[in-house]
Amino acid sequence: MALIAKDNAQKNIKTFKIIQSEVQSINRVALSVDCVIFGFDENKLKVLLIRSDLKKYQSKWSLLGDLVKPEEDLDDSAYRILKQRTGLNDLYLEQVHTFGEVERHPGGRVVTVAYCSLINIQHHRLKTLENELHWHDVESVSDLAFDHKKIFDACYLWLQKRVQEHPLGLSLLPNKFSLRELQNLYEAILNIKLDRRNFRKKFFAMDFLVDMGEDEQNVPHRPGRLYKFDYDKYEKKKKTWSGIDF
Amino acid sequence: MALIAKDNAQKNIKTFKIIQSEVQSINRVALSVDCVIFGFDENKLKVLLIRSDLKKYQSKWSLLGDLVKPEEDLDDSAYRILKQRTGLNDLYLEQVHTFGEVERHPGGRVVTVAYCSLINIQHHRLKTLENELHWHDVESVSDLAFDHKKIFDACYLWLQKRVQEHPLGLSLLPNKFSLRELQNLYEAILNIKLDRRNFRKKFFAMDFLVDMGEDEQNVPHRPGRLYKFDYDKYEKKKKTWSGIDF
DNA sequence: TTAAATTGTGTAAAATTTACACATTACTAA
DNA sequence: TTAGTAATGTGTAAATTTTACACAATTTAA
Repeated sequence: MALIAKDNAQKNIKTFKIIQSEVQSINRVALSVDCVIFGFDENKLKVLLIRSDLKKYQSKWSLLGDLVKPEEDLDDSAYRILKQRTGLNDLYLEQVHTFGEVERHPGGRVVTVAYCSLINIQHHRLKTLENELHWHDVESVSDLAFDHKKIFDACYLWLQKRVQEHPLGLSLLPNKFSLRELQNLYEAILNIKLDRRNFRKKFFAMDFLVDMGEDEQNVPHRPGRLYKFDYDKYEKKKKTWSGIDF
Repeated sequence: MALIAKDNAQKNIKTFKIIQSEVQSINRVALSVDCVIFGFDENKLKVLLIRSDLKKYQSKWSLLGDLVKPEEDLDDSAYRILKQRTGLNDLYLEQVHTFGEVERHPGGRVVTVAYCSLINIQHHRLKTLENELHWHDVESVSDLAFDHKKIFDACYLWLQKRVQEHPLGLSLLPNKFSLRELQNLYEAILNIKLDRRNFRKKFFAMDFLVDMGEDEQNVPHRPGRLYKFDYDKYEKKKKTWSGIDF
């Protein structure tokens, strides 16, 4: 695959195609998907981790990953793994980045594709053993197995950017939520304080919130109004939206 | 790798790790990189394509791709391929997305990682055969080999978004450029018309342009001032920049 | 019934974005 | 040499958006 003499057109062509024999064996690598699943609970942003059982990484936490099957679309893989781990299949799931350093996995060359998912913890009972699967505060995540800290960091940055471009942080909340809960979520994700009045103004202006006509229950103070997110309206507006201004 | 009985903890653990035997052979897939190289010339945004020589895709154009080597970091792969094709190694190169549909490549299962690069056509003589490698107007790109149109579309959208967040479109221009050239570039990338005065104002406010003290030459009208981009200043500002507001 | 906690609301000032016109410069052709 | 052509370079007023900020209303708990 060295650089070719210019006058040799035939040879040149060969370097630009992937021929079947090359795809066969020696050039293959293992491919995995790692899911970074964010949740929100107790006013904290959480991430779902599992305890690694590889000797080298004993007692470390890691992301939820698995190998992509040879006959399986990459996206399908991500949904399969998410479903296997959480039992859910109706979630927002998005590819973030692919990590392909040679030495990133001790079991051999494994290139991994990171996917992010947002779920609301309250509404989904995780169908796994509690001592193996655990929600961690994003603030206290450190020292994960493999290069999972790096992957997590990339996904967290992705999430922070994402919720500023699109109001999808909403999928982290229960179906009905108060504006306080929504603001808490944004403050937790972005790790900043926001002005309450301006935050409301901004969200109402977006016009994606539907007044449920109900108030919060069992709060030791004046209850807040409950809203839900209008996904249909959001999808429609998204189309007529070029993104950022210029 | 099927779903496991909940009460079998030992078995359960196995599904959460990637063990060495699994990495060995049957689970591997071929991995490639495809480079989407944008350039700017004659006031048009261009993309570098090569004529495919696979029978099935005869006479179609395709992106510059190659297989990732088993002992090669993914990013290194992208730079290697870019260098092989263009002779350049000092370029901005960024991973955009990974495409992993089972049937996307006729030679077998090949998952491909798309990388984008921006070069200025004037300054780099491509060291390849002219009839095989060609700059295409992005407007007229269609009917590429494999799923390359889909990959190209994703990269073009990525570029449009990218230049609105960071003024990196500049790397598509010669070292010295006039504001008119800069504006033409942005208009070509975003496919919109911009107000000249406001465009200037915006760019001068960013404070990344250095006045070269020279004017354009050989233009049939009043020559414009020439500027260069201050990469160092840009890098410094980038750090103290959270991105988009909230 | 009073205190504590939190919701809900509006406005004025500041900052940013937009729309827009004319004098200047250099080249070209008569 | 001069007039026409084609583009550069510049400022401001209006509109819009963002920011900062305070007080009355509602509910629970004591």
